[in-house]
Amino acid sequence: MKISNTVEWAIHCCTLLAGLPKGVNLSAKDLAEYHGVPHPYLAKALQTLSNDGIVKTISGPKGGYQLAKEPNNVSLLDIVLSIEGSDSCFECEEIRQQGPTALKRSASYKRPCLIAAAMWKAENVWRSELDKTKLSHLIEQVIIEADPRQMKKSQDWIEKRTP
Amino acid sequence: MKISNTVEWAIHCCTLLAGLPKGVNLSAKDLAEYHGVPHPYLAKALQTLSNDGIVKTISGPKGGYQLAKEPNNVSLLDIVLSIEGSDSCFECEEIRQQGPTALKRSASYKRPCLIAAAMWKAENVWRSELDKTKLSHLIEQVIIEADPRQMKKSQDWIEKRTP
DNA sequence: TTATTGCAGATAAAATTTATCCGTGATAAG
DNA sequence: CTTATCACGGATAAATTTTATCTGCAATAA
Ligand code: SF4
Ligand code: SF4
Repeated sequence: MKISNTVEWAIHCCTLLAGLPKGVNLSAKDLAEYHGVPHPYLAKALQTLSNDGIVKTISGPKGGYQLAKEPNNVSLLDIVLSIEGSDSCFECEEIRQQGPTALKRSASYKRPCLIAAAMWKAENVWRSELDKTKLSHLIEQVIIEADPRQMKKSQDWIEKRTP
Repeated sequence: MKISNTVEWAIHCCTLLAGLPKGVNLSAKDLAEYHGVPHPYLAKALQTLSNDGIVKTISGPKGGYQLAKEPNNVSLLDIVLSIEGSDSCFECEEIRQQGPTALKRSASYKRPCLIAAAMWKAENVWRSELDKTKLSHLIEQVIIEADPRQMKKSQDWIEKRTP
């Protein structure tokens, strides 16, 4: 029940990409350096995001990544499910059908039990809560809340690596 | 982002214990046999539940476990947090404070950022949803929905191991 | 053509989860 | 009082997953 911290990296990368001007891209190496994380491993996460259509890739020199959709169309849930996989966090092993008191082929096993139903319901409310937060919402708030010096530093840094 | 299946075992054990008559207990071995899972490993989970005050232990011959609280006072959340630990599933590494564009000791880092806030909010709705389902609710529904033959079989089995 | 970049797959290292074992203390039954 | 049964904590081992890196190949801008 722990979320990999590559999810955190992926969210930060997507947020940064979402704030870039149209047509501008950043390479995996730049993104890794910007966030201070290991490049080859971050690259894997970016590839996953690419496979799931969240980011778009530009190959060749001066290539890199852009956001593939509009920022208001990418939610935290999209990123989490892409990196972590979209399987349910609760996998039921149907242990009610094991053990000495179980019946064989009883119709009552067709219905999913309450335990599994409750676990899945909880996961659904978690997911829909995450889906409410879009990248567009995040960058708006960053602009409002961030320290202006940091914004400047960040913009200068980005300008140095983009045409 | 996967929940250990010992959580599933623990929930089943607690539900079974919740349905037992007052004062009656089942040993770890019995519980393992009933559910068809390995005894030494299930025993570990039961010890954890015991530490967290969810089940009560009776030592000595004919000892075992009882539910420590009223069934309407134990929720799925209690069991999940006991087995999985109560740490948040999203651990923020403050990577905004790393990398070449970060400021040193800026006051703007004091406030938790929106990403972390959204992740924690989602976990909270997940938890409160799980907290809604109490063991009492589960056993009521089991009585209504279960196959009568299975109930009989189960009761006979329990009677054989309890006075 | 050349240098740069993403990508898939293989691989290696590290950490975590899963599972078992043993010695100790508690206690009910004989 | 003795004995057998059971929970418990700690140590340990096996298996699996996560984390991280490397390599060769395709794409492409200059
Ligand atoms: S009773 Fe529910 S949780 Fe248990 S095994 Fe069956 S479906 Fe899964
Ligand atoms: S910006 Fe938010 S998610 Fe990222 S490191 Fe800081 S607190 Fe964590």
